[in-house]
Amino acid sequence: MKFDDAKTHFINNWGAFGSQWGINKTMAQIHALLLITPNPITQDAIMEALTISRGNVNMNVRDLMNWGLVQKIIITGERKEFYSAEKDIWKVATIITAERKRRELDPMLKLLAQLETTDGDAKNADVKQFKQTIKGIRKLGNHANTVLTNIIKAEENWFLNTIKKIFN
Amino acid sequence: MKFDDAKTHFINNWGAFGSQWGINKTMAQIHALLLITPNPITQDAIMEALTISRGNVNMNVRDLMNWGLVQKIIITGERKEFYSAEKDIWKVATIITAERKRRELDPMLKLLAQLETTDGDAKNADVKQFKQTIKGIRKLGNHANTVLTNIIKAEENWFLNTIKKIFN
DNA sequence: TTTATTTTTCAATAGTTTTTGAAAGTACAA
DNA sequence: TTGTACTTTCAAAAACTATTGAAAAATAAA
Repeated sequence: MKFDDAKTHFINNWGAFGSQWGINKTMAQIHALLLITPNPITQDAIMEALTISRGNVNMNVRDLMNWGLVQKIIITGERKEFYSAEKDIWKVATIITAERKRRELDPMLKLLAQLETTDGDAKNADVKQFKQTIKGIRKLGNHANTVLTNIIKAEENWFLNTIKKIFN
Repeated sequence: MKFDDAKTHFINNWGAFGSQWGINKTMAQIHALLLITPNPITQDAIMEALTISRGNVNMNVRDLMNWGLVQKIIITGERKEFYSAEKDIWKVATIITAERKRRELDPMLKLLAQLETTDGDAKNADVKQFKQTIKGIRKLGNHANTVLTNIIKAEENWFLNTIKKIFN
C-alpha cells in the first residue's frame, strides 16, 4: 500500500473505531493524525489534513489536551501554536485507562454502593433479585477497579523508573 | 432509598452509562430491567415499565438477543413471548468482552497488520513515525488480544466445569 | 379456512450530537 | 496605542441516531 493511502486508512479507521467507544470521530482522527506526525503541527495544518473547520479543530484539540493525550508546544520565533501527541502507545493506553476509570467506573461504583442500601421486603422476589444483581455488578466492578488500578500503577512506575534511569 | 426509586435509579444510570460506551440508551435500560426482574416478562411489560414504543422494544430486545445477553422464553399455554436476561454478571461480562473483541479488536488487528506492510522511504521522518506508531499499536493490540482471550477462556471453562458438576 | 392476537418492519418524525463559520476575544509587534 | 495575526466561542445548520406507530407479516385459535 502507498504511504498516503495507508495514512488515510489509519486516520479514518481510528475515527470509526473511536465512535464505537463513545469518542467523537473527529477527536479520534486528530489524535491519529498527531500520533503519526513526528513534529508538532498547527491547527491550520490539522484543518487542512482532515478538511474540517477551524472551530472543530480547536474544540477537539482542547478535549485531547484535557485527556492529557496532546500538548501545546510553543516554538520561539513562531507566532502560531503547535500541537503534539504523546507517542508512547503504552503511556497513551494508561492515560486513557486512568481517565475512563475516573470518569466512568468510579461514579458507577459509588452509585452501586448507594443502591445496595435499598430497603424493602427481603422475602419479595423482585427485591431479592435486585439486591443480588447490584451485589454481582459491584463485585465485578470492584474487581475491575483493582485490576485497572494495578495496571495504571505499574505503567506509572515503569515510566518513573525510565525517567530516573535517564537522569542517573 | 425506597425500592422503586432504587430500581428507577439503576435503570436510568445504566442507560446513561451505556451511552458513554457507544451502546443505545434504551438497549442498556432494557438490559438493566431484565437483569433485576427475576421472571421472564413480555414486550408489553417492558413497554410499560420504560414507557417506550412497541417497535423500540422489539428492536432492542432483538439486539440484546444477538449479543447473547437475553433469551426468548416460550411458556406453554401463553400466547405471548417472554424474555429473560442472563443473570450471572461474570457470564454477562464474558459475553460482552468476547463480542466486543470479535467486533472491534479483531478487525483492528487485521487492519494494523495490513498497514505495517506499507512501503515508503525508510529514511523519511513521516514514514518512520507512521511505522513506529502502527507497530506500537499492534503490539498493544496483540497484548490485549492475549489477555482478553485468556479471560474469555477462563470464564468459559469455569462455566463448563460448573455445568459438568451439575450433571455429574 | 377464517378470525384474533401478537410480532415485526420501516417510513416518518423527533431528538441528539457534531460541525461550521463568522464574530468576539487575545496577544504580539510596530 | 493601533493594527495584525491568531485563537476561542457559540448560535445556527447539518448530519446522524433513536423512536414512534401504524401497516404488514406471522402465528395460533376457533
